[in-house]
Amino acid sequence: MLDLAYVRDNLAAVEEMFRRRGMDPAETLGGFRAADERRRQLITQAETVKAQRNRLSEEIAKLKKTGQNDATAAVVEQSKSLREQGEALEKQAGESDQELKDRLALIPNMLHQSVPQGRSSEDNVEVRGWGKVPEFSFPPKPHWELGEQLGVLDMERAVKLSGARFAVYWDLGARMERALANFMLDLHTREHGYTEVLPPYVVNSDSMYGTGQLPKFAQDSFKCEQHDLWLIPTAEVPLTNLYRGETLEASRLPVSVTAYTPCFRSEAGSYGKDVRGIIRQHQFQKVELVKFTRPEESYELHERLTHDAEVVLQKLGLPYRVMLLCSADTGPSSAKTYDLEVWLPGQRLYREISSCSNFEAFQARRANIRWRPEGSKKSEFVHTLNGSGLAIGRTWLAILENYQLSDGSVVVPEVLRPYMNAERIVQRKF
RNA sequence: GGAGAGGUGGCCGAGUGGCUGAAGGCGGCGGUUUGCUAAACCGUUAUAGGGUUUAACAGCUCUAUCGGGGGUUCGAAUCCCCCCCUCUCCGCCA
Repeated sequence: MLDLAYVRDNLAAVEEMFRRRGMDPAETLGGFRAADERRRQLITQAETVKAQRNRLSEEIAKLKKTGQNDATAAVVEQSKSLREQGEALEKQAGESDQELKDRLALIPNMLHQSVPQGRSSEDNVEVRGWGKVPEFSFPPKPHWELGEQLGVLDMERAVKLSGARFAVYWDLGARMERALANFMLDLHTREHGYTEVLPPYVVNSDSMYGTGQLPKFAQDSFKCEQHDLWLIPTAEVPLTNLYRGETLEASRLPVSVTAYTPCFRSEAGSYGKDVRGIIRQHQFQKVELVKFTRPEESYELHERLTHDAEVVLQKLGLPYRVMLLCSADTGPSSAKTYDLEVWLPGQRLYREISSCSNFEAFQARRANIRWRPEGSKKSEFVHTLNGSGLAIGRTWLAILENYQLSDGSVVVPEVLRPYMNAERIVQRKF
């Protein structure tokens, strides 16, 4: 959420941001100024009436003390009628305040100046690449063929258990998921300075609002029927909400946390996309990276967080490229986003495997996460950053496709061998 | 799930209908004293939103906030109802 006063004073810049994102500002911003005026007028009126009423109440107290009961009755009557007026005005003021807040919540984040102008993902800019796209002496297979043939990936039984878009991993397939999680967590905690956290996988609506999943994207998440609880769509939700409503000491910043969690996504509306394999699932596992920073260092730390995610791919020997998302492709909460895209030889394309964003104060304002600069009386909002480090399912399939041999077996990347106690994945029936 | 106790400012803790945004203490900040530190003493110390003012900060003023929501009342931290959370005991369970 943007600051109301900022939007009020920079309406032109906000409109320009809408256009840069390829969105029509009219619907959200139309009448913004008028609604803002109306809200403030109503608040002033309601508060004036309340102030009068408060004064009368004091008067009544004084009259009663001096025993002037006959005078009291008249004042009580006066105060009663003020009460009605005040309540009516307060209700109106509350409504217009809510209206303005609803509009404010729908305004996307301002874009960082370094975000390139664009109309779609076609216009994203490749910042750098790493690794050599491997050459195969045979036609490389996609992971769904490899996985099924090896017996490590079982889509059919997953349908029986849960339905479409779920997967069962067997044996070394399951063990490789676990190995990847341990490898990534060890790397980020030992070498990149993150603190490991194990959060709940189910959170309340306040948390979903805090990171912006609600109210707009409710249909993309799974909601528990009997409780005000949601399955987390990403660890970003519990991790960022750790400090909701808190003021952090300046000396503690930046705070860097990482967590391995399952992620649950309903993604209504994505049907027909990525139906093959395990690219898009209702449940997948992910190691998430989150940082809480001082505003002045958030962009520097955004670069570092992106690098932290890249190191995972480098150590695994998976070729990738770093894309700076253009204005139209940058998520509504984000001011700037890098996507890491891994090369998938079975499909001959690059696929997103991590998304690293700087939200500036957008989430912090909404979730009320503050810090107090040294020697300052006033607290300010922190900047929040997050990124996948990495999505485990997609890393898993990238390994299958990149490390496949002509006989359909898969070589285990060097760094995973201590975690897996295996060097090759060969065919087994289950 | 059942029974009981409780939730007040950064922290501890008083407050059962009116001058209580909230005593007192601790902590923090500023100052006086002082070889240094400590101690003592004095002062100060919530957040948000309106209005006013300013180049801006500040200031002044009003409103709201004592777990959350609703109600009673001229007036609620205080009385009533619902919900949430914490603690103790019982039940159940990994």
